[in-house]
Amino acid sequence: MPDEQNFFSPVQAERISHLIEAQLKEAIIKHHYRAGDKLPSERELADMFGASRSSVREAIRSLERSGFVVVKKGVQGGAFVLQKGDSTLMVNHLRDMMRLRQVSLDEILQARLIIEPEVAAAAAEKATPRDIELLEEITRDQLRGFDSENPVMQFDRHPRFHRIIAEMTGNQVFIIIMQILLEIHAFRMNQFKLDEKTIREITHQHDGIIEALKKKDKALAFEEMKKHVLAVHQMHEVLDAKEN
Amino acid sequence: MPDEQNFFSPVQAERISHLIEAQLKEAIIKHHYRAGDKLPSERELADMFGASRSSVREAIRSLERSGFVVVKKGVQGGAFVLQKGDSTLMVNHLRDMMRLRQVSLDEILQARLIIEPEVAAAAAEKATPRDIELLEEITRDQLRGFDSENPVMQFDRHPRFHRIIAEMTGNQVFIIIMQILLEIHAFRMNQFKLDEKTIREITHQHDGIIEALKKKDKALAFEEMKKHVLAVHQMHEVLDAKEN
DNA sequence: ACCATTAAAATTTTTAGACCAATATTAGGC
DNA sequence: GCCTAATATTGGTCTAAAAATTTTAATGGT
Repeated sequence: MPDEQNFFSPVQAERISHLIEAQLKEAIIKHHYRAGDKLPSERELADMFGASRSSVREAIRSLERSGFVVVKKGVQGGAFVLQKGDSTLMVNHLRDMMRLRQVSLDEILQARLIIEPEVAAAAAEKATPRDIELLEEITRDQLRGFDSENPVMQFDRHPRFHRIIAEMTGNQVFIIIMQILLEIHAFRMNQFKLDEKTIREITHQHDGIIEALKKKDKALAFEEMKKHVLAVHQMHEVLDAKEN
Repeated sequence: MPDEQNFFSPVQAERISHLIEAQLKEAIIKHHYRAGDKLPSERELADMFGASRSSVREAIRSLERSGFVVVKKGVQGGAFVLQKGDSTLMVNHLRDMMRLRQVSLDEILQARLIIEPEVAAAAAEKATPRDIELLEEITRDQLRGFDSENPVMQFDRHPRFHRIIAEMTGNQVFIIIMQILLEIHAFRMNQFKLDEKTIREITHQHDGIIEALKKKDKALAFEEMKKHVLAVHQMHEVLDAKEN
């Protein structure tokens, strides 16, 4: 019996939870469920798949961690389909992986320096008055935060400003990439103690960016954003020097 | 008893598996485990955390899906720590989320067009003879693939070429972003039937990129890569037109 | 001494069943 | 009509055990 390999292919026992997860995920991606639809309960699914509740649970848990469903407890609870998905959990995991790999601020800022000016330029094309309003409000809130008596989490709204600009482009790829970059950056940033004067200066640069977006001036938006990211970069270099 | 809210903070029953996962993940990130180290067995961990095996299992499974450990079965099996993590699983989930959100080829290529030329320029600075050799080998293999009698998965090695250029930069952020972009792109690409002539032309553009990298000419690498991505973009526009 | 086969052991994987906790609905009482 | 308590549903956790898998050890024949 020569060449058995040609007749047989390896039977590879994939985990049951993986098989279930794959089927559920495809059903969601193919829109067999609508926004907010509830998957059958764990017990029902176990019957449908002919598997145990544990295996079904594991599959659902994975979908939850990947941001395809949210799980609620109690009567009328269950796994609810998020039609557009929720990327925050995955972004958090990616951030932790970057922590594991000990990426430097330099690496993060090198990436932001390349990507964000282009994102700002793309956003300038599509800016709506509502967007501008939002950006102005955030910057105003940020600056007002300094005046309050308890300026905790001072730089809290900064990532939000940049995220909204990414969302303005309407490009899902930009949105997810910027979400990742901002999350990683925010974490590394928390390790430094920034002084108020520096933060205030940097926040004021937002005005220039907003102005460019309002005028739908792509080139100017590009330049203003580049200047802004560069300033953040230089601020960190100063801090790094202090640490050593 | 006024203002109870100031004295008490809500006790929020977080899932036990989350708490275990967080502790294990921190231990890995803080390098309390070395590369290839084995976590204690499920039963041991259950004892250590004072929880059930189910909860420990869920935590480990989560770490596995986030790429922090690999789990092996059998004697001498267990959860083994990956010191640098494995991003492929997470990238796959992100790809599926992009599928769910139905991102267009346009969005993907707009991002690649901005990022990849800069990546190529950064790679030019750091190119080693070994890198160049690898890139040449891949391109050679790709072209040879067309001549063989069974040219299945013709475009298989193309993403690899681009991934290696990202790795040449040494910038972890570029590496992960390019991994995501290439994975999403590869999936959307499989939906089209490309003719050999087009693929051959596009693959031959790799030569120009390699040449630029070899000369460590940043500007040229930038331009060659931009030309290349643009060509891919135009190829898709032609295909899109055909489809309609 | 060497090699192949077999048995044993450690570990994850899956299953089953029970009980707990949370929550929306429902029924009852005022 | 409103509040309250009971109830049913669903996910969350735990325990126990059987099944599968893989390495290691033992066995035995040559």
